[in-house]
Amino acid sequence: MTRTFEAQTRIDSPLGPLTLAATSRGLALVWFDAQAHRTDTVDAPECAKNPFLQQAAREFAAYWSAPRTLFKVPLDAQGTAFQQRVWDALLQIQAGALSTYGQIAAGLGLPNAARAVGAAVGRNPLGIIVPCHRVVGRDGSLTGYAAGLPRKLALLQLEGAWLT
Amino acid sequence: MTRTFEAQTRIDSPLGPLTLAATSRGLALVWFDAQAHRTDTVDAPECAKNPFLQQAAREFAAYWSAPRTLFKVPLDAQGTAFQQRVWDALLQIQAGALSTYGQIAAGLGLPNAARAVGAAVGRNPLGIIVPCHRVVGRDGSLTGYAAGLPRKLALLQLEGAWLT
DNA sequence: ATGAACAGGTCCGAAAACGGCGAGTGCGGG
DNA sequence: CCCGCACTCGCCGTTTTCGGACCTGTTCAT
Repeated sequence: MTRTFEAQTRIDSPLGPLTLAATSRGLALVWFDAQAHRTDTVDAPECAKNPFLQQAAREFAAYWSAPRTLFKVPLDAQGTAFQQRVWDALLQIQAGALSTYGQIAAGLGLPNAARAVGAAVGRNPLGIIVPCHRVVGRDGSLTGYAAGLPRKLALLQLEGAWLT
Repeated sequence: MTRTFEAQTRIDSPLGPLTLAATSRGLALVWFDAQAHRTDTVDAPECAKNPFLQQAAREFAAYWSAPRTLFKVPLDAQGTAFQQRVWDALLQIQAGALSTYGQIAAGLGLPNAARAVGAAVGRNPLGIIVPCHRVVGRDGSLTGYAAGLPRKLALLQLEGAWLT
């Protein structure tokens, strides 16, 4: 499924360069290079002046120095109804806190859908902002991360999450 | 349907012997032995001296060593109006290039007649010269060839067509 | 006239495969 | 006993694959 973006830009981060893209309604993509689950390329004009991209870049800069910073830029993630529900749930997890796939499934009223939640979490288009990195296995294992487990670990350490 | 030919001859080719036949107006038949869609035999005098047959033989010799060679011998293929249109379209496909049944149908203004095109292509009386072997399925599959798929493949390789 | 047969192509639904899971089981060490 | 580990199995939304239905224009045999 191809999607039309209005503008894109790239910013640096302590964990490597990020690609940001926006639609007319908000920030739609935050992606590390060579991240899984996305083979298609973003063909939108490079335009760092897009207001959503500017705001996102500002908030990212703040985040790296103070990870409790809340992102307020409007989001426009595209996905199935189920995925939207999962991503909404992710936004409820505060920095420094953790959740599990099963907990999120239970919160959606689908106690047995842990695995489906895992699939949806993995397709999150808004890395970091939608904090898919704060979801771990029931036993505390990191299990997986589209941009690589080392980045997941680094993000959690940065946020001061309690890890075994 | 029986048709009267003025002369016929047989020539050898890297892909097996060919039967050529001509009418008073031009080359009318180029046929591999045991080819589909033709059970009736050609009852015309063997006469290699017929000018159309001689020219055709000359041009075939050139073709096998340089497949980009264009055939210029006058053609006299007999068929329905629709078949004529299809065969004309085939003549537009250059050596080394490919087309699909659907593309040809669309070019005739009949986007849904791919199957009808297939039927017409299969009845092409002028093998190789009218390049029915350059037509493949939408997905690149060879689908069929009156003289056998191995010959179709061999012809395309000879012409350097891009194949999966 | 009528119908079947095609050297195709598209669409749609069913079925299977695939995960960033989690719970249960059986086993062999401490 | 009480772990930890390895393995199995059920779970569920998504994605992919596959097969059949149907459309199509023409020709050839009834």
